[in-house]
Amino acid sequence: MAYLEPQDGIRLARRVRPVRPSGAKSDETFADFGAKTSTYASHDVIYYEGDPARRLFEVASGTVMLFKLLPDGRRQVVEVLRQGEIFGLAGSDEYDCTAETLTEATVHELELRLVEGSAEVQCKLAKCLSNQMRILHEHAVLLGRKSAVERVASFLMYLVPDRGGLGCIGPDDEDNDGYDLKLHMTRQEIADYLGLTIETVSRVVSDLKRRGVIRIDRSDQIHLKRVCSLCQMTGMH
Amino acid sequence: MAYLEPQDGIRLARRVRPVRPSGAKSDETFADFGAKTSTYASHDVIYYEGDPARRLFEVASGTVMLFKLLPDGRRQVVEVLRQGEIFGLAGSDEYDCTAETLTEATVHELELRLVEGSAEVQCKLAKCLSNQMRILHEHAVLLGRKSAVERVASFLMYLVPDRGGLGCIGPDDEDNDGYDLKLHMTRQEIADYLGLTIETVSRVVSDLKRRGVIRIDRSDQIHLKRVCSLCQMTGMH
DNA sequence: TTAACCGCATGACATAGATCAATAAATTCG
DNA sequence: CGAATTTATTGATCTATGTCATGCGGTTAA
Repeated sequence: MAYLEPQDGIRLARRVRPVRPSGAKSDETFADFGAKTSTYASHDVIYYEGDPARRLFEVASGTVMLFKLLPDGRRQVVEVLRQGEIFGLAGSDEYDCTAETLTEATVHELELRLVEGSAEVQCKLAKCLSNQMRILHEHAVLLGRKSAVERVASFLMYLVPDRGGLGCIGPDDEDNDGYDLKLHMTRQEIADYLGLTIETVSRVVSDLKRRGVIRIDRSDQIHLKRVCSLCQMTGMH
Repeated sequence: MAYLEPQDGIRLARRVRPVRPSGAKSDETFADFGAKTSTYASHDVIYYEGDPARRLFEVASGTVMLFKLLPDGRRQVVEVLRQGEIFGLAGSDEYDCTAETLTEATVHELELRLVEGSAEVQCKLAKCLSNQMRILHEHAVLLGRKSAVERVASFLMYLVPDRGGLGCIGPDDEDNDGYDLKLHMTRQEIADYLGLTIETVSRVVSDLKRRGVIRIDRSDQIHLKRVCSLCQMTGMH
């Protein structure tokens, strides 16, 4: 899981800081390349799978998910994107996923024809995409090989900055290894992201609560009481 | 499974046109940018997960897989790469996967510092990566939501050119809808790619044979007797 | 030829997680 | 506020797939 060390010239991503899973945030945004900025309400659809791909997007604030549907309605959320991450490119002339906001969100939207011309944009693109690719690889392991508990634990750890990777810093304070987080996703959305059913997600969360690893303040607001314990449950240790 | 119905306001995706999985093959290869070319035997490791990332690779011939291991030995093959596809970028200074050949293979290897400088390379990169991203999205659906039969059927269809998308051209000849293919992967590798066990893969393959959809000429050489039938079993129709 | 090995197939059984069903807890609305 | 609606939890089952164990058919080596 490979953290990014600023040393050793990472060529492609010149200044990829030790950012957490949210991807390489370079200093420029698409706004600097002439993108327009739009605001969406929570659970607005930005585009549908199959729509003609005309624009490239960058999350400026909020959270966006990409998902695909099978004809019988089964859904898989394939990416959950936060500030600095890009979407809308599928190496095709149609979008390969539906993009929907999870929260209120602002998004930079750049016409694709502007992308082709700009080396700077291409560069930022390659940087972001390779980051997102790493996350997709990790997610494939989760979907293909992890148990329900491991999936939920991994998901929660993913929301804790600077923890969980190999370069994990460990608890700041040995006896107080807590962290508060907001999910921004319903149980159904989490289930569709983790390749589980809503019931299984609910049961695992209840179980973590029973075991004293987390506390549930509201259904979308969870306090991790022992981050290290949770981390041990991700299957990665 | 809490399916989404189209009237939920979620339009069922329109069909993506018949782009093939193999990715955008632009005309240039890395060889044109000063890459050296190496040859590997079958099942050679090109690099290990965690190795310092110094080079970017492009498959010139043969097949390469990328996989990740969990500490207890569970393995997930995350990509299977063929001619024109690239690997070795993880938005990090370490490789995020192990790269191993599935067949004899030749590979163009480009020093990462050369990548940084070249707008042309960046451009090719962005193009390839977005293609591979689309494939990873599709694979997430497979891993997260498909049954064993659907996974194996999807895997086999993936090896048939110009078939399986909704822009599928259909059989050339109504009464002779066959196709011969070579797997280049053991049952175990297929299992690790599809997130199944070797036994399940084996059983599904036997079952397809029993149902007359395929014929097994050698364990790694399969004749699809009815491509359309197989396609119906992918979960995508 | 026989033995050892490897990848694959198959049967018997176990189980994690899905499915179905019935509340309960939040949230929205009149 | 209380009713209506949505979202989450929990329990009782079912089942697809995993696990374990055995054997087969090629291939290599002696």
